[in-house]
Amino acid sequence: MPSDEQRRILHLDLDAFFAAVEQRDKPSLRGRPVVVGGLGARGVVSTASYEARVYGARSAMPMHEARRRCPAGTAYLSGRFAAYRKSSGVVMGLLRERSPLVEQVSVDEAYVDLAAAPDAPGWAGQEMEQWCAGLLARIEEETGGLTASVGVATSKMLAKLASEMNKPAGATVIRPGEELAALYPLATRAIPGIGPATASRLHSFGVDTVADLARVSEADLVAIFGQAHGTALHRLARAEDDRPVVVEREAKSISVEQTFETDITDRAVLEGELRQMATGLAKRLAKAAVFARTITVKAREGDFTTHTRSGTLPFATGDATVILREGRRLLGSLDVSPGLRLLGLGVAGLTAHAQDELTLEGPLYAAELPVEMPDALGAAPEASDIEVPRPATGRNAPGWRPGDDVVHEEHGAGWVWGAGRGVVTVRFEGPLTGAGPVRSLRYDDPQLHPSDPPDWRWAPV
DNA sequence: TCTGGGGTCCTAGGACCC
DNA sequence: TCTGGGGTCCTAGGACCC
Repeated sequence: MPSDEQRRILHLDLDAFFAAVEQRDKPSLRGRPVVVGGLGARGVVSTASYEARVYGARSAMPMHEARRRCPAGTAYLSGRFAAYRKSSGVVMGLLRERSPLVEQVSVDEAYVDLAAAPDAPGWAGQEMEQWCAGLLARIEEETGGLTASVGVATSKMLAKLASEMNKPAGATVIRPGEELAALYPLATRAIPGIGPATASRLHSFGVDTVADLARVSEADLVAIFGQAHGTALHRLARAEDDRPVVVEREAKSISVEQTFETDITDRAVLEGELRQMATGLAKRLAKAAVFARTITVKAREGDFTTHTRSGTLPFATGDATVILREGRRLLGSLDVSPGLRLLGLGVAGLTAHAQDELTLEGPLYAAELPVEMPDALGAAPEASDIEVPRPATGRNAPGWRPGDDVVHEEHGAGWVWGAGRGVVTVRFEGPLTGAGPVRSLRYDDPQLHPSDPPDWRWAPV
């Protein structure tokens, strides 16, 4: 392990990523405010373009608040994750060309350990800045104009903070010895791990900047925030952060949840939702080739009060029926009479080899319980038995969602501008065209089809 | 019409075992 | 039999991140 002083960690963050992909693929939206997120009554903003941020739209803001703030002409889109994954993959590929030690944190964020990058420069002169500028230029080229910001420093935390200092499209280097000068002036909230609750408690003690925090003793921080969080705060405030770049992480849990347009009190409806969720989870378990022992149900009431109930099976399962049966049992222990705004189902205690897990369980279970219990119980009502007033947002919303890619046999490729009253409005344009015309079509126009995300690169000759 | 969805980690208390 | 510990597993809730 190289010493902290020698490490060169790069953090990359794609700028307003979802909105930037939309503006690339939809020329008529370039230079205009764009907000991507849930469009239902209870939706929140995923990403606001820089033009929308001028009006105060922000990630995690309720969508109705963003609509209140942004002017007419703002585009509200529901998000095209296939398109985001495609561009993300190109960027991550460019990073992996430079170093095998790439930790992808999310679709738009990654750390790179430059110790394993053969052509990455050292700290002397302006070489690091130039190398980063070269990387950003390549990203713009290969993604059709998306910009990223990067930071390079001696630790993950400082690299991440550096990448935020010159957004968008900036490269910031914090050299060995410069760490505290960069860190101390920042608000405590800038430190990853200090959220609203911790920042507010710190503020109540008169601690507002990292410099203030660095003056608090470790014993006091542990007394206030507990062992783990207290010692972590003490270290991070001193720029002590030796967390390694981890290329692959194994998932520890898998979950789904659904917020309803209106609160639901009907258990039959909730169990219908649970059934769909269990089916989806079983598919994801199978795809990951893992089995789960612990099942968790999450229920959120209208006032946001949230309860969870979990149960651990004596064996690991990947069977939707087993997951559903346990989920129904757990839901049964919760009072749903106040009405639920959200229902979730998750699995944890994942093991790659259920058989090994059984062996560990000892002779009793190993002998008596098969890995995946075929379940003859079938007690859950069929979804079709239940009157389901399609309560869901997003995934279950039928029809054309604003922003979706479509292709029309006569008019070509475009995207859904809006839909309603039997009519769908499509703008026919793509990343390689100019702003295109809008046409209103019948909702069930047989020549109109959903489409894959458009390619922003010129087709090979 | 306040507040998504998918995760991680930590804490505290109780059960249970030695 | 006068209140001991430690360790592990499990559960519910909460903070935080993107």
